[in-house]
Amino acid sequence: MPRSFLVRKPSVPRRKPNYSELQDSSLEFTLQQPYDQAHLLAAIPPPEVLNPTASLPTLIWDCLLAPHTQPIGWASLQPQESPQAAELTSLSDEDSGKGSQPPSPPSPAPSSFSSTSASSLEAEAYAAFPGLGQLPKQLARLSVAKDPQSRKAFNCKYCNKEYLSLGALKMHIRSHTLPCVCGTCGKAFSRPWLLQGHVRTHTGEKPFSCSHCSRAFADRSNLRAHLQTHSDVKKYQCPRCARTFSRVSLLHKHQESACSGGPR
DNA sequence: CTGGGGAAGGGGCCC
DNA sequence: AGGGCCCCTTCCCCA
Repeated sequence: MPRSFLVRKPSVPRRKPNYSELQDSSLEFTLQQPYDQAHLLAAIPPPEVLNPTASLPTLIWDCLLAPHTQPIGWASLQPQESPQAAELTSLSDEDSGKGSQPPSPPSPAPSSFSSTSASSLEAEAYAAFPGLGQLPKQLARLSVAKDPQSRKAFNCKYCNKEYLSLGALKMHIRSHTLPCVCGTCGKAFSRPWLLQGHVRTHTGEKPFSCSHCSRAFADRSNLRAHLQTHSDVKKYQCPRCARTFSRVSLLHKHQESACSGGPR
């Protein structure tokens, strides 16, 4: 089992704790270490995502390629801005930095949530992003969340992270308890589908096929990354030298080690 | 140094 | 409420 994800370089700050260690240890680790700012900055969606004419670092073709175009990251706009809300729900740096949400609109939009009525919010949202499909539900969540009195914080007993819903907390706790164990190698996972994906590494099953070539993948996200290799347009651009890359991780690597600022 | 594949983690949404 | 799935993201290795 040579995969490197089990043996990480000690010099690289770990983004996530080793939960399997955690399970039988005295829980000394903390999740409060500051999030890698370089990554955070690179991950922050620029206003240009909403304005394709501007630039850098920009998702050049999100709008062209993503058939599943999602609405803006409303979840990320939840009431962290309200002082009371911050007290109740402030998440760790890790959480605020690694969301898988699509780019959230640039500030100052978020700052208006604590003082804006849900109805005007909705009007603004529809005006800014016509065609958004899931707004009603999201706004319902916002309107509930914007009232600090109506919210409770659910804390993880293992790491003290706070969640707005019991369901979210339960989901998180699974990452500590790792209830899904691989019958082949004994590796444990937080969710059944993670285990399912892992089992494919044993069986060799690759249900996700590339429509452009003969390659197949065990993981849909990996197929998605692969599909970018068939495109002429590279998605991520370095703000300093304007080079483009197919993956954000390549851009990060480039920025951290190679980019001298000049065009290449 | 870059490009790409493999594996895994987490939050959110839908049913 | 819980399971399943989706999507995004990260990390590591190798060519």
